[in-house]
Amino acid sequence: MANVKANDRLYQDLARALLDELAQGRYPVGTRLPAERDLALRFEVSRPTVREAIIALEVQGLVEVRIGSGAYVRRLPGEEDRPGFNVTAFELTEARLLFEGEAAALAATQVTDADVAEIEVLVQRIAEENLDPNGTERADREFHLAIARATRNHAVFNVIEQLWDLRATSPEAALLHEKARHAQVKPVVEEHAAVLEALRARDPNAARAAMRSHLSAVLEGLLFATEERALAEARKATQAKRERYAKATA
Amino acid sequence: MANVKANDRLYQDLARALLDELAQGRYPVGTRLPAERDLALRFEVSRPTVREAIIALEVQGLVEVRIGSGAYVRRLPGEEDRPGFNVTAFELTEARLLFEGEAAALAATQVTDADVAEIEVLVQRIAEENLDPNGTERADREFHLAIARATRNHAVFNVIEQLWDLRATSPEAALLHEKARHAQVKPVVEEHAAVLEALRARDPNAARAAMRSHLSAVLEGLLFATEERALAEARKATQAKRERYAKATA
DNA sequence: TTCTGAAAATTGGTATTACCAGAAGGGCGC
DNA sequence: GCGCCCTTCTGGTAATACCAATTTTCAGAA
Repeated sequence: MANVKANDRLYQDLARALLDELAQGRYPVGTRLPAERDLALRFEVSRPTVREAIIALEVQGLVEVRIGSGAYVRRLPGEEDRPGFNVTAFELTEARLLFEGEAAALAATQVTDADVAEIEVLVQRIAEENLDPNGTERADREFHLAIARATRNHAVFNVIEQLWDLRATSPEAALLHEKARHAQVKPVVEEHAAVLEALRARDPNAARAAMRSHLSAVLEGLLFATEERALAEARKATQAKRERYAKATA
Repeated sequence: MANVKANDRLYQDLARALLDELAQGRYPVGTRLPAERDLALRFEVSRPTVREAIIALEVQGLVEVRIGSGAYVRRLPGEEDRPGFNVTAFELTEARLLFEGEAAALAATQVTDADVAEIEVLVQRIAEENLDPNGTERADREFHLAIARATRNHAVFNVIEQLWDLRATSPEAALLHEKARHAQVKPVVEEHAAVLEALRARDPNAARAAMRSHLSAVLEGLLFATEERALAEARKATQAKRERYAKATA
C-alpha cells in the first residue's frame, strides 16, 4: 500500500505514513510496532530507510525503541504535544479577558510614547481590516501583542502570544471568532480606541476596564455564535430526520 | 576524538557529539556540516550511523539536509527552542501576581466544596513543609495549581502551570525563590490561609486581594534576595581586587 | 576576456547483505 | 513444578554499491 505523498525523501514519507497509522489508532499506546524487517517488506523499502523513519518518530518522542525487543508506542501524535491543546474557544477568550486586562493595566504604567504611537497606528489598521469583508485579523493580533510587549515583562508577553496562537490549534476557535467578529463591526474600533486612550493617559484602571470591556464583548459575540451554530445544527438534524421519515412513508 | 558518552546507541552518541559541536559554535548558522562520508571517517562509524544522527538533528529542526549539497545548520541548540526561556525571576513572579490574582477571583466563583477541602489539606501541608528546613515546595505548587484548576478553565490552568514550570528553566529563579522563601517563614502560612478563606466565602474580590497580597510578599522577598546577592557579589569582587592588589605589592 | 554549457566530481538517498548483541520464549533437565 | 539453557527474534552497526541531485570545473565559443 504505502500511503505516501511523494516529493520528499522516502524516510519522511514513511514517517508520515506511520504517523497516520498511529493517529488512526492502528497501534495504540503501549503496543509494539511491527519489526523493522516486516515494515520494510510491507512498505517495499529497505530496512535502513525504515530505521530512519522510526528514528524520526523516536526523536519526536512518539515511540520508544528497545534493543532486541521492538519499537513501542509511547504517545499518539497531535495530542499532548504542546500544552493546552484541547481548549475551547470560550475558555480561551475567558483567559484572555482575565490576563489581558491585567496586562493592559501593567502596560499603562510602563508604556513609552513610542509604544502609544505604534498602537495608534494599529488601531487605524484594525479599522481598515474591519471594513474589508475578506480582511485578516493580523492588525488585531499586533494590537494585543503590542500592549503585552509594553508591559516590559517577557513572561506576560509570552503567555498572551501563546493564548493567541492557541486559537489556530483550537478546533472551533478560529471559525467561531470569525463569526463573532462579523457580528459586531463598528463597536470593535471604538473599544480598541478606548484602550489606546487609557494607555495614553497612563491610567491602569481605565486600561484594565477598557480591555475587559472589549474582551467581554468578544466573549458575548462568541457565545452568540456558539448558540447560533448549535441551533443550526439542531435544525439540520431535524431536517434530516424529516427527510428520512418522508422517504420511509413514501 | 569522538566525544561520546557510551551506554547509548551510537547514533545517539553521535547526535550528542554533533550537538556539542554546534553549541560550541564550530558550525555557525548557515554553514555546512562535513559530508556524511567524512563524518563517518572522523568519528570512526559507518555512514548509515552518521545518517541516523543527522536525521535526528534534522527532525529537531537544527539542520536542513539538501540533496546533493549537504547538511546546513538551521539554528543552534538550546536557544529559541521553547518559548519564554530567558525570563527573569522578577518577570515571572510579576506575571504570576497579575494572572494568579485573576485566577483566584474566577476560582472563587467556581469552586466546589470538594475543591475547598482539597485546598485546605494543602495549606496544612505547606505549613509542614515550611517547618522542615529541607522541605520541598511541592505542596506550594499543588496549592496554586489546585486554585488554577478550580477555575474550570483549561487555558488558565495551563498558563499558570507553565509559569510555575518556567522557574525550573529560569537560570536564577529557583535559587532566588528558595532564598526568598526562607526569608519569610510564618507569614506565608497566613497568606495561604487567607486565600483559602476567601475561596470558602466565594468572594472573588477577597480572593484576588489575598492572592495578590501573597505574591506581592513573594515578589518583595525576591527583590530582597536579589539585592542581597548583588551586594554579596560586589563584596566578593572587591575582595578579589583587594587580594590581587596585595599580591601585586607583596 | 567573458560567457556558456557539458562533463566530472561531490554529496545525499536508497538498497543489499552480513554479522553482532540484547531480549524473549520455549523446551529440556532437574 | 521450577529453573536453566538454547534457539529465535529483534534491533544495532558495518560495509558496499549504485542512483540522483547538486555543485564545481573547465574547455570551447563568442
